[in-house]
Amino acid sequence: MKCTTTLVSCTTIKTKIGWCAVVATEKVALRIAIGFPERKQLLTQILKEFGSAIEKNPARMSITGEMRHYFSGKKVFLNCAMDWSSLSPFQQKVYKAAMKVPYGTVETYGNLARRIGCPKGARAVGGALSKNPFPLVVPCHRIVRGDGNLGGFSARGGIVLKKKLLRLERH
DNA sequence: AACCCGCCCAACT
DNA sequence: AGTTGGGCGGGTT
Repeated sequence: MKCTTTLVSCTTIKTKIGWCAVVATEKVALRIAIGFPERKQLLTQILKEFGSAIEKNPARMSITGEMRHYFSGKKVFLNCAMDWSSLSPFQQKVYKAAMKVPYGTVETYGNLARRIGCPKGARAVGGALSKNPFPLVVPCHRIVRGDGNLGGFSARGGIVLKKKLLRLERH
């Protein structure tokens, strides 16, 4: 999405799994980043993706508050308005299906592929999830391998973070 | 038209 | 238990 004139803000929060950020316009989230050990690294990453379009003053979306609740162990359904305009149709299908996986449960790549009418697309599902710009809201950490292993996780904390999130939800 | 993958399954050591 | 090899679909260059 090209939004040269749109005001883009960035809110950062410190959580038990590291620094997180919500990048958003006034109404719509553009990107969520999670699991950075240092705030500086997080900001560097955001700057790399969005350049100087970022407004310093955070105009926080309600999702940041909901994320705090989530990390405090509350069973919350994280959702917010997101800009999906630059995502492929396949990615959108995968993310929509992933959002139906309830808190505290897991689903396999293969089953998710089947649910979107693409029975042999498990691998493609993994590829789509690896590019998930909205971790937590699109709960890609709840999608695991068919053989019982966790599979991968491309957000900052990698597989360790995936495990932490699932453990948090299991309590 | 190649490659790369957060996969899967069966068939082995 | 781990390791292979073929097949798979979407995305990127």
